[in-house]
Amino acid sequence: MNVTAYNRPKQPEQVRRALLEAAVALAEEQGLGGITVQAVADRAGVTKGGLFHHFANKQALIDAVFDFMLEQMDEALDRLMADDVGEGCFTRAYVVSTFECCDMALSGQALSISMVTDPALRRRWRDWIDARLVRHAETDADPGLHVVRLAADGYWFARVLHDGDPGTEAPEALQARLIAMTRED
Amino acid sequence: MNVTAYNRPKQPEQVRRALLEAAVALAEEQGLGGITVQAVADRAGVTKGGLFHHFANKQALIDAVFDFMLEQMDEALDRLMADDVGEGCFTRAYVVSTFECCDMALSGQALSISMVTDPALRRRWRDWIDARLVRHAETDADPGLHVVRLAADGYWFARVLHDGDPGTEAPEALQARLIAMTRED
DNA sequence: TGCAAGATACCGCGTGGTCGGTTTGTTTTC
DNA sequence: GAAAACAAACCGACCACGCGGTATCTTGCA
Repeated sequence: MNVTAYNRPKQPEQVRRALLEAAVALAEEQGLGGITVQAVADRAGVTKGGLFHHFANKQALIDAVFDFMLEQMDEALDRLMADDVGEGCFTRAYVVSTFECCDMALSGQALSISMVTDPALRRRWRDWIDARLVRHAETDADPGLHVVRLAADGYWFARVLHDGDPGTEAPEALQARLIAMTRED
Repeated sequence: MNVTAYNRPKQPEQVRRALLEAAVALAEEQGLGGITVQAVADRAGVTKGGLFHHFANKQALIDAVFDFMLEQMDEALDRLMADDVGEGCFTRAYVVSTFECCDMALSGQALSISMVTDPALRRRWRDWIDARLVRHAETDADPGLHVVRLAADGYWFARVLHDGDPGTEAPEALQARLIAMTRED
């Protein structure tokens, strides 16, 4: 007989995690629209019924995925700021993590872009980024730094548009330029 | 008897236009996912059958909307470049038109962002912007100008995220700063 | 009179979601 | 310390609905 999640030792944590990762993978491949309840369940090796046991509805699933992402971002930023202090340290971490996120086809990306479709997710993202900004107000409030962060966003956006193809210009040079702008006030 | 589009003077051009504008409006309010054939038809005061008479299928509708948008952008850019020449003129026009587009809740916006979901649209946008860039290669190839354009993109993106709310910082100051960066190489 | 514009009715399908049943774990009871 | 009782995990079949799309008919216009 087939061993399914039905008659297998119950592992709610793992299944829940599998569902989240399946959703992220699908979002990367096909955008937010690719997240269909059936597809997520299939990919996680669970049935729809099983999925709805863990998440009340589809929106709850997406919210959870979003939380998952924000946590990862927080971790990345904190890690990068560990060995950097003083004026502009957050902006530098922001730039580096943005470029990193582009180079390796890391999580989120297609997801965090399609989120703009959903006003609720848009609001949550806004709150998150605003919170981080006030947290580093003392070191990163300078308008010049603001421009640098905006440029990083723009670069990330361009990369998403170009399906990850860096195009003619070298990313390293641009990144170095932005980092340099961080130190000259 | 009720006057419907059934027994009303035929005005194919106007109806077609109404359908396009309805699609744009829906996209702004609910994202690309909000563009459903039924909703667009309803909003334009036409039935689904009428819509499908003008556009072979939904994709054709969306493509037409996209064309509509690109035309408007081209017009805006050319208009702004009419009284500006020399190094960085295109970048300045780009910055100004980006900020304009944010202030008035002009067309596109939510649409042009949700387009990232669709690989085909993404490709078309990429081709359009690349074409404009090579066209102004002589005046706007400088890496510093590239950073400025990226920052403009980032600002536009931030505004979309914040639902048009400019937040704490003054847009005018930022715009002036970016324009200034255009002239100091 | 013929053709374009538009209406009306309908179809197949995929979707999110529900529901009752089955299996596995854990706790209570004697 | 087993067995009974309960709760949690999960399945699988099903439903209602909205979607994109088609086919056919009616009306206005040249």
